[in-house]
Amino acid sequence: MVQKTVSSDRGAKSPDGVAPKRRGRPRAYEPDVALGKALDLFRRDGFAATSLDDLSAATGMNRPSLYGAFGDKRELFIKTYERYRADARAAMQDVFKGELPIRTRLKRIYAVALDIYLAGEGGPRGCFTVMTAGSEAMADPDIRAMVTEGLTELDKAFASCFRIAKEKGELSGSADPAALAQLASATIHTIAIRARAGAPRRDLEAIVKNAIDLMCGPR
Amino acid sequence: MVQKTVSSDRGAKSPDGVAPKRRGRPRAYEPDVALGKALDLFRRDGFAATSLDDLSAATGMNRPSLYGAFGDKRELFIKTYERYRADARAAMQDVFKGELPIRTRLKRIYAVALDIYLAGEGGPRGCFTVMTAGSEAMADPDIRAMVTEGLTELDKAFASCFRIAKEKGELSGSADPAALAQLASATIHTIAIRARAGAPRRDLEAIVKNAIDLMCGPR
DNA sequence: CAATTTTCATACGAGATGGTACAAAAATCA
DNA sequence: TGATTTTTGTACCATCTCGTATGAAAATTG
Repeated sequence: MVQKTVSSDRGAKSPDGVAPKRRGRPRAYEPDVALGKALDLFRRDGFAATSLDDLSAATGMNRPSLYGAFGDKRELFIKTYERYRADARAAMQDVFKGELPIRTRLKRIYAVALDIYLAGEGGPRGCFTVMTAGSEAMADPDIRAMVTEGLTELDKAFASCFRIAKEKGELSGSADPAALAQLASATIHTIAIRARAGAPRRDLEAIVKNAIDLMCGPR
Repeated sequence: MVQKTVSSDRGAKSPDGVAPKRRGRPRAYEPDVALGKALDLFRRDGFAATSLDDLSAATGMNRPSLYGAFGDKRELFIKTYERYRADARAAMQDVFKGELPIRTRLKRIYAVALDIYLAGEGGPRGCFTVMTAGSEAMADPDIRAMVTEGLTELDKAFASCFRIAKEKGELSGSADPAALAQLASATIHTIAIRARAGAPRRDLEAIVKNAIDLMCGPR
């Protein structure tokens, strides 16, 4: 079938942020908050164990509306993952871009990460990237690519931190920023996993502290 | 209902390893190999995305036989996880119990781990403990307990390695075996995740090498 | 061989699942 | 007001899912 007209982004807000007049019956939901609810469900139960009925109940949207707004279940999952990444990036970017000393910087990064991983009523949600690597990534190449991108984005952000710290003389001249970054990511991964397994925040903070000491030298 | 007789472990082999005469129609499958096939499926797709039809096809057992031999889907999953742990323990124990120098010991442990994580036709399977932490562990307390046990077992095994190495003078006197062990486990976790995401073995080996250098000191 | 025991194989049933058809509802436009 | 557009809500469908009932099959026992 030939596409007759471009979709002409109807949903977009007008430049000054005021919602333009829309033609038909108004939506009974806000797409952003609905996507947030869906994300929370997928993070808790995973893709396969989350049914459209669950999603419908959580978002307050009935099935056809869900489909119309986000596409089928897989497309919705992908959109929630993008949303998760955007949220995490937003929560992290201040710390990553700042010019703090490396130790306090790492401390803050891990504190934010723990907030994300331990949040959620009914139990800690862990890291969505790690969860998705463990489930859908193998069978679905598109999702796998997104996961890989998520992993390398974190590696690069850490590497940039260590590179700057090295330039500022905070690390020994023999320090390898890329190698340290992989270890910093490994620490993220291990606390994400242990959070899902129920480890208390205290334990995870101890792991973080030890890792920082090893990466930056004690004291 | 009252249990009339103890099950009198009919399935057990006689002391000298010869199968005793069994009363009814003989089984058309070997429980051990069937469990191995089920494990492979669960590792690939996870609990929720693996159907009894899939399991039936892979094991060659029809549904009632599956149920009779292993119980319902959840019980089967638990048994496959125990099998996975037993296999991993068997593959590791020589290296963990041996008296090699710490660096070669770590190298071999990670080599075995990579063999396990990268195996599987149709893609690398990763670590079943990590996968299960990301999926069933949150909702199912029994499974969560098993996962926690799996994580701590690894921590302890690594800690024992580092303790011995410290006693032998291979590590500095200020080295903390428990802290190093957590980092060693973190390295296991990160390569398990990255394996599922499709990272090539070469990359994972580089991560391992860097981690070992950081834990034991370079060279 | 007949009785007993155990497993196999088919088939079924109740419910969940993902997706969609269709008409009513609620807004704008002319 | 009447036509048009868009979303909602109900109901439905085909398929899959887990688990089980039932009788035939294959072995041992006496």
